[in-house]
Amino acid sequence: MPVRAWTQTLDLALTYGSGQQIYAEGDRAHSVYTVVSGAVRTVRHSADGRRQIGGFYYPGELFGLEAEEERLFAAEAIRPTRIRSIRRETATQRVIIETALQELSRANQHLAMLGRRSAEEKIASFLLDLALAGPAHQAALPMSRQDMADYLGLALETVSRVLGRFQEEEIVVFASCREFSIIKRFRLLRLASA
Amino acid sequence: MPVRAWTQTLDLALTYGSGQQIYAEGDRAHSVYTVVSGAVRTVRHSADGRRQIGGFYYPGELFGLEAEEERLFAAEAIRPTRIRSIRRETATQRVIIETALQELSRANQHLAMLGRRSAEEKIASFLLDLALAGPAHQAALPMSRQDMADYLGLALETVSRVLGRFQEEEIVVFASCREFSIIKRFRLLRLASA
DNA sequence: CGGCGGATTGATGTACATCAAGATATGTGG
DNA sequence: CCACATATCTTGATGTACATCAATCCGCCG
Repeated sequence: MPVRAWTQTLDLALTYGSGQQIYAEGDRAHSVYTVVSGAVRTVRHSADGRRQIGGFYYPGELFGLEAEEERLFAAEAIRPTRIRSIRRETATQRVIIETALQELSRANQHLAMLGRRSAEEKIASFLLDLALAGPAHQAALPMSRQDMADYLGLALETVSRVLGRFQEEEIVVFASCREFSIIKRFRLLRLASA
Repeated sequence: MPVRAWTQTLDLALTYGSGQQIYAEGDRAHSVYTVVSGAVRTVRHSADGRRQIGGFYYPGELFGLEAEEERLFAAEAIRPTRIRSIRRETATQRVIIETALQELSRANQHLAMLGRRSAEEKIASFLLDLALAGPAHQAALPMSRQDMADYLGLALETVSRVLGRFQEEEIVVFASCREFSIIKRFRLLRLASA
């Protein structure tokens, strides 16, 4: 990613603790950010307190580009996290385009995930996505069950139950509740794309 | 929209009939398009035949920008439609950025619509969005109930029933089944953002 | 006028939410 | 390092919003 070269030289590194807010809904969107270490979620709250998660971001990824002047989503560190900021004026058009297209792709993936799919399908795809990022058949799950639920449009109990079922059938194994490996990848693939 | 100037001078106008495909899933994404007249939907099919609609596009809007080389969504005319194409090489960075940010915003709106909201909330927001585009309190509904359903992640019967209920309560009135006006805007707003 | 795709309406089933306890993990101060 | 406190996760019982299945109705075009 050629973006790296810029982020190294520009602006400052910042550190956030677990759950700490990086920016809020309604803030002016003057910067974009790269995750150096840790993990970030973008979040939006509706009037009655329901939460929608826009996406999760891992080291090397850019987040915080929004179309509007005012942010629709807030960003929060999921765990201790270091990021670097790039003011929008200093960002090249190239960086903006790349980020925008990347975000677009991400949003479309997410859309496909939410529309008219069963809890099992959603969770299966989610696990496969996570596993892609990490090394072969072994992945970390940095976010809470609640985060997963809010990302997938489910109740957290449903997430827990489906994960339970997947374990029963030995499709995946959880070392801890935040770390898993996929045993029957083909079954998971079939569940995901049903 | 400064984009107009370009689209006037470049490339050719094309005409499509109702339901006709403009491009298919998997096609190379070498162009973006502007709607001249009519209306367009972007569509994606899952293995088992379920359909997800990515968005609807009306005159003056740009569609067809995708992050990947191969298109994830197909595009179809909803009714007789004229469009103009712009090859990606000829498009300015400015056009690309504008489109990308616009699409991003659209996708995020759509995401907010799909996550953990009731049928009533979804349909209320949808109607309000449509009404925004048109003149005061009177709007056309160019797409079928099935299209609405696939956009909102609902069954078409549910869409029909909720629209029925809205009419009973005189929140909206349908002149024909493709044209409506909003009577009790404030109630609709409350339903939408509950 | 007759036929056909789209829309409405009704009866029934089910996947998932919600409510409610417990069990496990995580962290803090003694 | 342990004991307590608090957050997170799991598991169970019950309710409900929406899907599904199945007619019937309506508007549109030949």
